Formats: sequence, structure tokens, C-alpha cells
Amino acid sequence: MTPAQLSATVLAAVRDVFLARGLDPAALPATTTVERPRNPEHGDYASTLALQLAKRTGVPPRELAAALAERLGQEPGVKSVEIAGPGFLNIRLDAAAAGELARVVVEAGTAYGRSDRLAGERINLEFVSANPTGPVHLGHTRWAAVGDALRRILTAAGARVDSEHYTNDAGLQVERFGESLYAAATGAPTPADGYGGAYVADVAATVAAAHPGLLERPAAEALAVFRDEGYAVMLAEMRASLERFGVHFDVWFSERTLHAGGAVEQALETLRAQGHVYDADGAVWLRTTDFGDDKDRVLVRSNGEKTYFAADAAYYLSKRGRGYDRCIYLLGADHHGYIGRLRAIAACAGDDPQAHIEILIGQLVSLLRGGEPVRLSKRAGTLITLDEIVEAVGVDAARYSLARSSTDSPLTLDIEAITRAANDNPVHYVRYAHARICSVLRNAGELGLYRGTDFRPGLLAHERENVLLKSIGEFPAVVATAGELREPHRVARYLEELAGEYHRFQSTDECRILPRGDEAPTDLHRARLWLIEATRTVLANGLDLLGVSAPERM
RNA sequence: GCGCCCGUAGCUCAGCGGAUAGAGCAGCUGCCUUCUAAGCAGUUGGUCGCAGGUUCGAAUCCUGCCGGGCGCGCCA
Repeated sequence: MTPAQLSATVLAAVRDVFLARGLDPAALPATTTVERPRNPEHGDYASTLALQLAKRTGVPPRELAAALAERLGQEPGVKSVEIAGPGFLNIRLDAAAAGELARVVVEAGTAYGRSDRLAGERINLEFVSANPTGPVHLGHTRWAAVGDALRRILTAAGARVDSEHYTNDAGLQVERFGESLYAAATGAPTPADGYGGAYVADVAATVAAAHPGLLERPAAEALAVFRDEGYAVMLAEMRASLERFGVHFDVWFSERTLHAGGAVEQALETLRAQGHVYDADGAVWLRTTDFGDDKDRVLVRSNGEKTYFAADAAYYLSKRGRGYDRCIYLLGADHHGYIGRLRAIAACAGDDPQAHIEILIGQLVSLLRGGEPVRLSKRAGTLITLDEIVEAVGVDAARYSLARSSTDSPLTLDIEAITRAANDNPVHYVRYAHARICSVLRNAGELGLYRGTDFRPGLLAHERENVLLKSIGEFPAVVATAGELREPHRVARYLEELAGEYHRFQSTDECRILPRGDEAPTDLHRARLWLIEATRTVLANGLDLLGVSAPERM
């Protein structure tokens, strides 16, 4: 029995109790969940429904719990129901009912964990959105890992998701980048406000090599080539780095195309038609304060130039126009000032910000080197690139360690620790569990032992097996919750628990999976093969949601 | 000054109102003559920043304070 099935059973039971006692079923919640108590003495699952309903019905919780226990105890598969404390219901399942879960998981395979919780949602998920003036670096990497995991999780929860990278290629920064490249190619000093990292010289050399005689051409002409070609080179590098990191964007969106295609103009008209645009001091403003922003924002400067904010508005309208009903922005904490104005854009366009726009703010990654904070700067060239991180620890470890903590908490990474601690990364613990299972399955194959079709779930009666089954059963709810809350780290934390349950199971002498020596294989061995295949399935599915590989050998 | 986030074990961090607050790492003690020791078992370690409040119940929700990070342009 899955937790979802048990929850439905509990809800049906409480409905029966309500009807029998003449209580109003309208007081019942639409859904309920069962918890996994920390303390094993509190049963396999616990329901707090009696506690929650006591106030609404006026029936003392323990009394309600007693009636519910009586009724639930008759359900097939339920071994016992006890009332505890103020009105907890502690439920135990028959081993056979609990063990059936392994069959469910094995038969679902890669589909186990998916749900339709977010079915019908068409989501645009934007993250990284780095300026094309330097390599993807550590500051972006957290969002790359988290954003891509979120894309996978939302998809698993039933949503239709496109991931999108917005490239700020229209403004002054690209201009400065071009100037810096030209300077580097001619041996001139880096201009003020230019880019001085070592990669600048590399990109400049690449561009120069592709255009013989470029430096002999007039400065304005050469500059334009360095700017445009350099930008293209940089963008291609960013893409390649992210792809190597396992992060694929469905859409690479260029800010330039908004300006060139007239989308910005059109956005201004749309907003004006909605009545939130006004002119003052020679500039054109959007009255974002109508919708909670702390000040109005300029769309067109008094010199006639459209602001970055105007492009933001056009960009949002572009997303909506492309059919996304929910636009999710994953931004670093240094951009949290954007929340108000972005939401105001949606509102000014006549949308309901609550429904259509969602801004997730993640805290920044800070860096220590030798215990001292390191200031990262693209301009100064003191940055740690995604490529360097991948080279140091590999894609799996890097992705995992960035995705396993809540983006609400700032992450502190020690540069030495990243490389040195490649071994004490929890990712190994999880992947190792998967590799161990594969190893046992290989050994079973050599013995000619397979799980077969005659599965006897009731044989999985050992406490370690029971606990493992319960962990496996949690997976779909974990994925659904991670999707709803936009919190991929929940999947990682869950996998660490599951891996722990597996390691403990396999270390238990009474839980031999394969026959020893000349022992004859039994139904119990075969039942355990079902159990470990179910465990392997969940580990593999879960790691995949994080973009981390599940190796068959380590 | 205003706004957002954070404060939980020595360190890095989990814990969407539930029962005795957890994990990894670090430390200490054991366990490889059969399924991978990247593992397991045990042990040390906590005023959940502080003070109030809400309720059957608060690390979790509310208020105030303290400490830290980040942000508050006709910049991009």
C-alpha cells in the first residue's frame, strides 16, 4: 500500500465516522496525508486528522480518534491502529501490504515519482541569464544546478516547462566588452570600466585569428568586429560550458531581438493602452507604484533611449505571448530589488501577478580561500569559472552540492575544500548505494537468480525492510512537494535518507539478499531482489531529477 | 533610513504547526574468511540568536530587539 492509498483510506474512514455520528462532512478537508513518525514506536504511519478536526466538530480529539481507529482497523492491509498522545493515530501495515509497494515501483520504473500535481501548467523557467561578456562562473553555477533540477522536477510533477536563458546583449556592457577585446588585441591597457580577465585576451586572439588583417582596418570597423564576433564567441562558450554541465536551455533569448523586432515599442503601447504610462521630466514612466513597487520606473529616458526596464517589460510580454501562463524567474539576491518592478510589469499589463509571474530569489554563493573571503569580479578577472569547478570535482559532485541546500540560505564554499573534499561529498553516499545495488544484481545474475514474477511481498517482514519500503514510498510526495515549493534540495535530502536506509539494510546480516555459499535460493531472496530493484529505481530517478548520474560501478 | 533573506552540534547544512530537534564532515571506540569499508555499529557534541505573543502543541506562525548577507539610479 502506498502512502497516497493509505491517506485516501483514512479520509474515507473519517467520512464514514462523520456520517455514522451525524457530523457535517463539509467540515472534512479535501485531502489528507499520513506522516512518517520519527519514532518507530509510533507506527508505520501517523494521522493527525483527529487533532485537526476536533475543534471544527467539537468532538474531543481522542474520542474522534477512537472511532476512526475502530473503523480503520477493519481495512485490509492495516495491521493495527493505536491512539496516542492528544489524539494521534498510529497505523501499522501488514508486511504483505507494505511490500506491495516494491511491485508498484518496479513496474512503474522510470515513471515512479512522476505525478500530475502540476498538470496543465505551462511554465517558462528563466535562470542564469548571464551577460555575454565573460565565462559562466561560480555565481551563475548555483542557478544553473538549481534551475535545471527545478526544470526536471516541475516536469516530473506534470507541468510543461521550457527553460530559458535571457542574454543581455543590447546594452553598454557588450560595447565595453568589445572595447576591451580590441584593447587586448592591440596591446593597449584595459579601458576604464572594461573587462580585464585573462579570458579577454583569449577571446580577442580567437577573433583576430578568424579575421586576418583585422587590426590594420580602421578602429571603428575593427571595434565592431571585435564586439560582434567576441560576443558570439563568448556566447558559444557559455553554451558549451552549460551543456557540459548537463544544463540545456530550450530557449536562448536575445535582448537585441526585442529592440530590433519592435517588441519594446509594442510593449510601451500595450502598457500605455492599459493606462499606466505617463510622461514627466522629458521621460516616459510606468506607474509601477500602482502595484506595490516603491517608485515609478522610467521606460524611455529623456534622451530617447529605452531603458533596460523597458526591455524587461517587453520580455515579459513576449513570454506571455508565447503561451506561458506562468513565468518563473530565478534570480540572485543581488537582484531582489527587481521583485516589485517585475510584478508591477505584469500588473500594469493587465495580468494577475499572483498567477502569471513568480520570482524566486536565491542567496548568493560566497567563497573562501585559505579561510579568507574572496571577492569575485568579472571585470577584475578574479573569478572561478564553471569549467574550473567541473574540472576540479566533476559535474556530478558540483551539481549535487549546489542543489542540496535551500536557496534561501547563503552558501559558503571553501575553494580548498571543494577540491579536497571531493570525497566527503554526500553525492558519493547516494551514488554508491546505487552502485552497490547494481553490483548485487550482477552477482545475482551470475548465480542465475532473478526476481521472477512470483513476488511474495509478505516475506519482507524485517524491520530494515519495512523502513526501506517506507522510504521508497515517500518519493512521489517528495517530488511533488519539491515542485510545488520550487525546492529541489528536498529531493537531494530525501535521497540521502533513502541511501542511508539502503546501506543499513545491506549491512544487516539477517537481510542477506543473495544465498550464501551452497544455500538454495528461496522466495525470500527473490522478494529482496524486488526490494532492491525498487530502491535502485528510486535512487536512479531521484538522481536524474538533479541531473546527477547513477553509476552501475564505482 | 527602508526592503528582502539568513541566524539550529566545532564546520557545512536539513527540518512547508506535531510526539524525545537530525544528517554529513570533523573527534573518539569497534567491524572487511563470502552481496563494493565511497559502508555499518556505537560514542562525544544543542539556552534552535534574544524577548514576548498566538494554541491542545512553536525551531517552524506573529511582533520587537541583536547579529550577518544583499538591495534600494532617467546604470546595465
